[in-house]
Amino acid sequence: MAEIAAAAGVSKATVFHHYRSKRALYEALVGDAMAGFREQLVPLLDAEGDLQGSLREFAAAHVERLTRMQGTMRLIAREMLSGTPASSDLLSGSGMTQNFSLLVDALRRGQAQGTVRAEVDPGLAVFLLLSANWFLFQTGALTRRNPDLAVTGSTDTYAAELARLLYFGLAPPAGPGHQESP
Amino acid sequence: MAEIAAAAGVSKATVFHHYRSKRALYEALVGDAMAGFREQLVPLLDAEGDLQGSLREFAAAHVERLTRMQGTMRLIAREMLSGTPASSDLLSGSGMTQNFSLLVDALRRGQAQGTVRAEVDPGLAVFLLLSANWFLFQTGALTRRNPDLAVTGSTDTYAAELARLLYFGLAPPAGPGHQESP
DNA sequence: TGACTGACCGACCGATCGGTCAGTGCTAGC
DNA sequence: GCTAGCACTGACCGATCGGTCGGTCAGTCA
Repeated sequence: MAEIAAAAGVSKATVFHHYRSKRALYEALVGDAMAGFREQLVPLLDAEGDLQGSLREFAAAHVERLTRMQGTMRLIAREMLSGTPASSDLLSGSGMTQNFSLLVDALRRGQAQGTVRAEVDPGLAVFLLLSANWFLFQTGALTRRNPDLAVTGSTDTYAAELARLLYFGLAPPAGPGHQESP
Repeated sequence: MAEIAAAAGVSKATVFHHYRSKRALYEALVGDAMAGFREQLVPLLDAEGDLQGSLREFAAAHVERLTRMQGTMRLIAREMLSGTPASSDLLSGSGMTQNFSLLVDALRRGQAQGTVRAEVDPGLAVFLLLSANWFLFQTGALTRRNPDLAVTGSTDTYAAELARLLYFGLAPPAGPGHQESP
């Protein structure tokens, strides 16, 4: 709190004058972050047709945002880790669930249009996409050192490769068990 | 430290007698956890042929482990979030990178055998798999409330659906843009 | 028996940190 | 010009916590 006050150019007591407690300041911050994310999200959901491209664009934008808002994102991560009911309430009440639903709905529309395989669980797919970006953000210091993860070196190549992987999956073109010599 | 000492049935001073500092105790814990994970990992990597099944089994085992070792995993998560060079050194030096490589190698063998699509970046695929499980562990309190994520309700259905999604991807069978009426 | 070791302990310390409080100065409205 | 209200402040508080210190005690070995 002392650091925050200093950064804001006021005294610590003033911060407590405007925010009842550290927690209250914190909650305001998380709420703002979620709202900001939603604003950035909406224009990305209109894309028609090219699912792989949309995935790539979303991943790139998401990772960029996570990186830019490192500090806030760290706070949110800590909150998720705490595991207390209060933290669950804060996060789901702050609009996180709502943002999640926007993405799920977009995938469902894709399924209706035939651009997404019908058997896919849209919730799980969104979950998977978000988890990759979040994990990248959290392990950035490790992935950057790992030669097996050179693909995460640039946000753009990461986003492109991730989109490709999510889109096509791991299965070989002719189905499992099919051997072929190149 | 006081709590740990109490749980161990000794005084706090005794804990400091055995471990130079809180950090030292902490590092010992992380090292043990990584070694334990490796032990659990090895037998899962021998699977031949059925990639989707292997993915499912690994996901189930991993999530189960994360859940069982919640406390330690939370510590590791906090460490990743700290972002200091010391924490990167600790984590990569503790065998995390090594465990990661074991998985990547298994996927590479799959590619050599033709059970994994050749164009896939094996590092990224492993990264994606791990990230989903980790994210599930971290957001468990949120996912359990979300009707869009009912699939995460049981570890087994989660593992099965995740494996299916990773294996087949999001693309509709006949390729993008293909419309069909059911 | 006596020197030595290592596990163990209670009491204490210094620093940090969230939060409080009595008071100060500025400004809007009467 | 007076005052109510507001942003703001420095000084302070109580609790927590990592870590230290002087010392006890049981076992071991020469």
